[in-house]
Amino acid sequence: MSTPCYCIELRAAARKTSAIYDEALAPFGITIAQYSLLRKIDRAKRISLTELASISDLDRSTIGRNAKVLERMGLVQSVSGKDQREALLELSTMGQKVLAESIPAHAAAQAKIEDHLGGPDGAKDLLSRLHSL
Amino acid sequence: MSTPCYCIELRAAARKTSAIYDEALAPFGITIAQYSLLRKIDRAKRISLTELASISDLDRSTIGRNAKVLERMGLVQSVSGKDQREALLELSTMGQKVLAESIPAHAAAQAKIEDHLGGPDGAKDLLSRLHSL
DNA sequence: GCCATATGCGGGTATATACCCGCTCCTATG
DNA sequence: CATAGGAGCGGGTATATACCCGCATATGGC
Repeated sequence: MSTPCYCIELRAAARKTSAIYDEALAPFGITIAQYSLLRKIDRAKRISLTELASISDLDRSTIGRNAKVLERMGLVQSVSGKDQREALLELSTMGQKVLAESIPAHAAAQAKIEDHLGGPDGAKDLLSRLHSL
Repeated sequence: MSTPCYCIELRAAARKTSAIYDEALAPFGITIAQYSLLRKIDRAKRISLTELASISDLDRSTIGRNAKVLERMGLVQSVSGKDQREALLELSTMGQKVLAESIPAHAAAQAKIEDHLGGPDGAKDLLSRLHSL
């Protein structure tokens, strides 16, 4: 057997864990990707698409489309800042509520994954390897 | 700082490595996901969508759509087996050629990733952690 | 103050991915 | 041998993601 493809293995792992988190978050009607965005917007209070894309390490147009979904869901609203080009995102009241409610579910998923990895040390090790990529 | 989300980190790592492999494979007009499918079809000689989905750990409908792209590209052809429901995939002559040509590029990407991970040991370690997920 | 350039976004297009529904075809049970 | 249940697929719909192009706005050099 030759060495497996690191990329394919990573993609599979990402899909698998995403399914676990998505299932945990399903009762709140959001996915792990959406949860992550809500969290980042919440932390920033107000953030532009470009900035959010930057801290998320995602393409700006991707963020734009994902944000549009959150807006349609009523979890996020877009306000304009001084720079008329900018669309600043912030959580709606419902967005704050949904985020707060889903945090425990996310924590449970985190614990589950950590458990699979043999505890905090194994998890830390995985993260460190991922970061060296 | 609280613990980062394992899922988000995995997704980011998968995106990042995918970009590296995609770039390496771009001269041959295929993505890493397509390369992986071509490789699996090649190994099996002939394989059904359901079976391919099974070994790929992907949804059958996903495989069906991805295979359709490969067919449109002329890299794969679908033949029907004894069971009339089955659509057996096999590489076309061009598919074999493209796969053969892109193998070195893929190997180069593998080496690059392995390098990031501090050599074969680090890479093996990452794979082992991913597999325990 | 004006224009060249840079910045911020939206939209088009394409792949990757999943879930669900419905159709077709196969197979085992009575 | 007929039919019920199961297996294999396609297609609808939706999110996630990236790249490129074009439009609007800001800004800096003159």
